[in-house]
Amino acid sequence: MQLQQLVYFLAVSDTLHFTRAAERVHVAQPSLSQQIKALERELGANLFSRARGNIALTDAGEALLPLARRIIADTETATQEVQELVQLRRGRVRLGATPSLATGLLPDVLRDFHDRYPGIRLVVEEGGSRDLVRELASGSLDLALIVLPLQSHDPALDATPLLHEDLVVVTAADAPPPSAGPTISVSDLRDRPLVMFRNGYDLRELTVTACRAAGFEPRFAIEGGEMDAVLGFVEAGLGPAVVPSMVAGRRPRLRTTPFEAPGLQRTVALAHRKDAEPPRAARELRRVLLEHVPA
Amino acid sequence: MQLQQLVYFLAVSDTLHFTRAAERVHVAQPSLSQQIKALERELGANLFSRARGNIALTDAGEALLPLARRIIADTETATQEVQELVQLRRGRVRLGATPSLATGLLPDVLRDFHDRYPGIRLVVEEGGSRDLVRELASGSLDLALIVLPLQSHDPALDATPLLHEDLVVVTAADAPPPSAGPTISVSDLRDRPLVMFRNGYDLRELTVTACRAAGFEPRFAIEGGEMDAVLGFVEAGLGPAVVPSMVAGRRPRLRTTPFEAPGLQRTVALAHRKDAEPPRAARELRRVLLEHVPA
DNA sequence: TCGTTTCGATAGGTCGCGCCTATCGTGGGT
DNA sequence: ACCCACGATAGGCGCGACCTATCGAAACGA
Repeated sequence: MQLQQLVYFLAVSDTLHFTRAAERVHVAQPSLSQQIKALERELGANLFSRARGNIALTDAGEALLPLARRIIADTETATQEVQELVQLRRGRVRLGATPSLATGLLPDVLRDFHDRYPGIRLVVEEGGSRDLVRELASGSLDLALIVLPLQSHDPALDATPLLHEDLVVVTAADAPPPSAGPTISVSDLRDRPLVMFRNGYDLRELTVTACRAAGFEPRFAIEGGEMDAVLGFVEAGLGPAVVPSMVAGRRPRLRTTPFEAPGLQRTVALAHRKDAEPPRAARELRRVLLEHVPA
Repeated sequence: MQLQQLVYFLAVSDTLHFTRAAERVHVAQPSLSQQIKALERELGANLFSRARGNIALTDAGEALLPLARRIIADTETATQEVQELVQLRRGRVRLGATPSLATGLLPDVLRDFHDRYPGIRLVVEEGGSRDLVRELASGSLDLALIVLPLQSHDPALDATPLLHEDLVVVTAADAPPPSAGPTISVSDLRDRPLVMFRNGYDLRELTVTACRAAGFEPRFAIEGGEMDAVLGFVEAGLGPAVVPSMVAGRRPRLRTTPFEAPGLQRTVALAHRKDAEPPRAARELRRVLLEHVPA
């Protein structure tokens, strides 16, 4: 049985006329007759009674008709469904991001993407870079915004650097400045209990690593919070915290003090598996994201 | 899109392994790869992500999968449905018969047919030959047992003679014999009021025609009855009747007197339209009927 | 009654395509 | 660093789907 044969069968069923059916399906009449006959031979039953000028469905034809209609309709639905995915009218992207990026960079990008492709469902997952990398590898995320360098460098991942961010020290605006000058050094944080993120935040590891490089073990005034909570603790005067400058700038009740040169930076990258082509919608989101970066 | 391609697609979806999928569908691996690729090209989207040793469905593949399953299932259902019809597991035969044949010949035949094909619905329609012929022509009957010759000889009908029946005169067993000898002639019925069937019975027309051929118009003691009623009236002594010998033989309270040579006969035939092949079940009933005739 | 027309079936030939075998290329495992 | 597993590619072959031309039968009108 072939889809063509079913199409021909439906054409004859509709017109009850071989010659006109052949025209409808843009084929010569003998070809259509042959294919109908081939179908009948395969099924072992005549589908039409060929009384001269009075073509009619046999009982076997009646039995086949509704199924043939459904089959052909399904093939059309199938191509259409796939086309909608291809044309980004439907679909889903699962995007992972670190919390600071989810609140800083993503809103504008996702707004733009959603305006362009309103049919695409966006699923955002917040987490530390290590968690995100694991989920990328397992296939439960399509894309992730992570912080370089990766501790667990997975060769199956492709990471494109997006932007360098300066880290700054934030303190309560109504407290005395954390240092004498306009900048601060890492060693100035010695003996100053920090407000620290929960485990899993890249910022935590980056900060701790920097302190150890400066020769001391940082102390924590309070730890375990998410980004919002940490900033709130700092505003309340519980201590300073090290955060990306982008986040700090949006809080009027925080005082921002940059590190002295060369300062502390982190590199944000967009990562995806390189062993499998991501879904079309994910590639498009990647493009839109990269497009937003220079701005 | 081709059904084969969908079958191959399902095989790969199930096994997630091109080589094993190829084995399952009994085709060489390159052929399967080619067909999958052709399908992908036609749809404009990859269906599988070919990560080494980790074949997986893409989003397009996920979208296609349920429809492909349904399409293939439908094709199997379709062949099966038609096979059931072909094998006479389901179906219907609409059979017309004159009343005498419906009570005389049909019970045994239909019993036999129904035992062989319990799934076939039998619809019996009783009526005069002319009515039956009209219904055959209009397509509301598949087969009909009629009496030859046909008044309205329809060239679109094919009538196969089944059997010749002798007509006899029946009288009440406890009444004096209708004639002096062992036989009777048509003219002996002159002035003997007959028990006569209702209009529409071929027997009525046959009897009246025979009387007129013998030079007289028959008189009726009572008329309008069906076969059973007519025989009952005769048993009650209301008068003689002309009936097929087959019917007369089963009533002990009736005396049967054959006509003198050449007697009266009627020819029963099985008719069907010859411009369209009858349904399979009807052809089979025809076969069974013809098989019963010699007995 | 006999053309004439209509329409499905048949005949014969051509070309595309689906299948094959053989081989390549590459990533993963030992 | 080798080999092995496995999907992709190359090249060739044969079937079958399509074409045009024609047949044959039925239905119509003159």
